[in-house]
Amino acid sequence: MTSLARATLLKAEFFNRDPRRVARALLGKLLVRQTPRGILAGRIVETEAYLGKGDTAAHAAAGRTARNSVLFGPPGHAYVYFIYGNHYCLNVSCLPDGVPGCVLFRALEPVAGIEQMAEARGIELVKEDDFAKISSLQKISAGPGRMSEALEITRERDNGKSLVNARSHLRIVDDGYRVRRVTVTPRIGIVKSAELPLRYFVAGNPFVSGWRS
DNA sequence: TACATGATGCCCT
DNA sequence: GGGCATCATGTAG
Repeated sequence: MTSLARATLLKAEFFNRDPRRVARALLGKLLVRQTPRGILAGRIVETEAYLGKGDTAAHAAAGRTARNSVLFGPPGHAYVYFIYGNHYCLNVSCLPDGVPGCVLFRALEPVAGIEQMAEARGIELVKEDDFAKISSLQKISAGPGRMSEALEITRERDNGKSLVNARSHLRIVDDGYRVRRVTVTPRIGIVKSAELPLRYFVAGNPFVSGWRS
């Protein structure tokens, strides 16, 4: 069992660099959520980088608007948006104040508060059979919309909040875990700038969403 | 004010 | 594998 208490909080400086480097460096870190009912946590196993000018898939590409202003703010803040009328997606802002860029969290490996996360997702956890057990765990947070639902993340509650404050109810910590190998592929579900290899995931990890090659 | 669209996931076949 | 729910946002008119 991972010791969340001894893990170190990621500082703003961690996010104050190119989103591609942040996206890769975030793999293996823990995303920690404090709720009134308890602590929820998952290991980050899949991310995507979104750049500023030149990356036409990025929300920041068309310039600053009311919706995407967090992307243009200081590093280490949550950018949450609502998509397809159903889902929330969580990103963290990168680069200094005034320069847009972010990393999208796409999948977590459940670590703590698993029962509560499964409940939030409306998933029945299987405990007996090993295969079915893994299968039910995979449904908790493999995908940005699923992950946000599991962690009870909404735009209203979380957009613009700092992730690098020790008092934050949503933060990212390093417990010393190191990933062995990272795979890089094009991003998922986009049309513009679809060829850019900006998706990063932990090679061989079963909690990654979508295609794995 | 109207309309097209989207960094998704679920359910059905 | 494909259809579709469902709505905030941005842009055009």
